[in-house]
Amino acid sequence: MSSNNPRRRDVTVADVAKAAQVSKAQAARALGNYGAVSDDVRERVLAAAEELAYRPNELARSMNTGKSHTIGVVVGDIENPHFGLATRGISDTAKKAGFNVILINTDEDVSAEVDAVQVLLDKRVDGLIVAPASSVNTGHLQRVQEAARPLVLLDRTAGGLAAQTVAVDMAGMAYESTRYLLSEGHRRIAFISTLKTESPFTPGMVVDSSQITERLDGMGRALGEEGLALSADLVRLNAGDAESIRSITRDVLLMPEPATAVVASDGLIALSVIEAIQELGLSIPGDVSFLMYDDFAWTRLTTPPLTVIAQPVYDMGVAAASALIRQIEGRKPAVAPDLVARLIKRGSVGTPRAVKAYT
Amino acid sequence: MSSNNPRRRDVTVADVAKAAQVSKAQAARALGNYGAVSDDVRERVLAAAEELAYRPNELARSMNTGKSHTIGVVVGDIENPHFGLATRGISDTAKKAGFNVILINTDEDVSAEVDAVQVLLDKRVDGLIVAPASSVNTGHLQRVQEAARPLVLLDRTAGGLAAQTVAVDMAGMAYESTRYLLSEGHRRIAFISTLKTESPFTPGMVVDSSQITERLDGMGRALGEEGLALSADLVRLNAGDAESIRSITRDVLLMPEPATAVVASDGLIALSVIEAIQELGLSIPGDVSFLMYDDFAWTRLTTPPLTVIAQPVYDMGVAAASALIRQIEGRKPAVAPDLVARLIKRGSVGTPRAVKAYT
DNA sequence: GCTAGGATTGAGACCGGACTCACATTGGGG
DNA sequence: CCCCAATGTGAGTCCGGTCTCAATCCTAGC
Repeated sequence: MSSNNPRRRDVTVADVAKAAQVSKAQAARALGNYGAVSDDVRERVLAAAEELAYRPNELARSMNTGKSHTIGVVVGDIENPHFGLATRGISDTAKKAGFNVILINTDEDVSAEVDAVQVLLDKRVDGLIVAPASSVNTGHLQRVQEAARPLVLLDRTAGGLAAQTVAVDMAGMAYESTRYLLSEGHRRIAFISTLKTESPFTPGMVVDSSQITERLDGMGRALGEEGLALSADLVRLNAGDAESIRSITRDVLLMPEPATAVVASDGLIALSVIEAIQELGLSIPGDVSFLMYDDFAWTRLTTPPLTVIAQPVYDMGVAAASALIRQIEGRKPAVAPDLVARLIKRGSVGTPRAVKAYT
Repeated sequence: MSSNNPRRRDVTVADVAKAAQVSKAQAARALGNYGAVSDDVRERVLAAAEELAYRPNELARSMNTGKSHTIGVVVGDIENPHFGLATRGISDTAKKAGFNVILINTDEDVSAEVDAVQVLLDKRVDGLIVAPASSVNTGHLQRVQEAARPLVLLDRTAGGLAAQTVAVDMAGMAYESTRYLLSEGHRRIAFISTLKTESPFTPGMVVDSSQITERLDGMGRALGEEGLALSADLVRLNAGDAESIRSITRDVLLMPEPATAVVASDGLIALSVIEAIQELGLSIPGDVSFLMYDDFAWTRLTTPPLTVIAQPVYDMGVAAASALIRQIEGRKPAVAPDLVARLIKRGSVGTPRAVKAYT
């Protein structure tokens, strides 16, 4: 029978050692399965541990091994299914390798990100996966590397940081998808993103996010081939809450020379854009074509189903976690798996009326 | 092996103390802002700390304060927006109160949950929020309470566990929504859930999840008032992957006396159910009515927009985290905020054809 | 029977902060 | 001018493990 003492302190190696009538060192060896321990001692110790329901204090263990078996993950918004899925990939992979995940949300706010990284560092996580809110403001990430902590970037690169980055080639994908829109006859293509910037978009401006930079680059290149260019009235950043997104959407669709196609930078924006389009009584793709980044299950259920740029988000999470864990364990970086985005043509992109009229 | 081991130890209080020419104790006091320290010493210590970029080791700190300022969150699936949002609520609240979140995914697997809880306990988290995969198998949760660790349950209750639980009254909501379906003339109402059970549903069986139990109770009560009852052919548990959900959907819609309304237990199931309905060439709500638990933004974008049972998921996360933190800080539990589910009637529920024929 | 050398074992030193305790210093009150 | 209380300060312990090191056992080999 077990002594049922409602004691407050947890059971420690010392307690187990006493119960097993051996020294703390021997108990620790038997428990930790290292060093030389006689069968007799091992048995007594394990029995005592079982009896007392001993559980090692991971904090103490971490403290002198220097390993916490924990990785920190810093993302902009777990509520966004994009990160939800990526987090799932990270978390599954981490668990398989015996690591835990501390998750911090930044709301895409750089100062929150700086705090998050600091907290994680203070907690001595073994490594970090960060989806940097800014590709410019990267001092805190630099510090991670100075502290010699493994770091992997997710989704976005960070300027001048020699950190491994897991992301798909967005410039190429943006180019390809823009060409597709052009080939359908679109000449006025709007791009709406929540990215916060100091001032409205102007051609050639440097933006804070590598993701958006790449997309704009790809888009610009494709446009250029047709003698067109990115313009301030169609590239709309700083889309904030749902209402502001709807208002921007109305804007680009009601201007004198309206957009005939709208590209939504992510799934969250897409929802509001589509609502706005429906509110205007416009039909997709009859009146306006629609394209969004990220592929979620629900995009197949709308009428029409949406044409999207699918990213292998889960796999990106897996890749980021594997890469980080390799770094932590001091193994050589593996060959990066091929992570490619795909353009999935469903029904939301069509030929604009103006062009149809000519044919 | 190469000598690539510069392993620079981090700066400790001792280092700061030396640099400031004071004792470790004094440095600790100045840094920790406790005890008595002369202005002169404080200044020197803080300057030295700044100079050396000293950062306290939270692990060490946790070790002898006994507080880790970390809470553990165990959910079935972060990929599911339901938990994504709840996690967001938890995480926002925790951050505000100075706590971090360690997140573990269980895939609704009880043994994974047992492991998760154990790991979190070993890591000495200050408290736990768990969405228990089973309301029956709760030994591991019992152990949390024995270890005197604060525990809050999310979404589901756990049998015979005196833990604070944050959930909405699902029985009432299920009753109300079923009455609504009945009032529209439905008599054959299917309910599809992924809940794993040993055997197919039979009336009166005890299921593992309090959520589902409540829903079935509420549904059963409403049906009973009309002289109807839950039946094995319409209550379908164990819906697994997308294909199995589609197959079950086809089943209930093609049986001799088919269901005229389908209720999906969550947003993930809903996607496959609707796909199956579309594949069968049936229209909503003309041929079959549809109702789902949880309200996501995309449910407004389908044609028709979906009628749903909305739960204040984010607020539930907030409530769970606040309750937990109150417990951790030893404060009295606050009055639980009113968390009620709402039936949002959009366009996916209508009168079945058979009934229409009579009118 | 005696000894070398591997197997065991216990004491105690860390890890990096928080905190106790005993020993200065000061300074205000009597 | 002395005494006591209120600071300041440093040495050292503790948290709960891991790990080093020297001492002790034990058994085979000669």
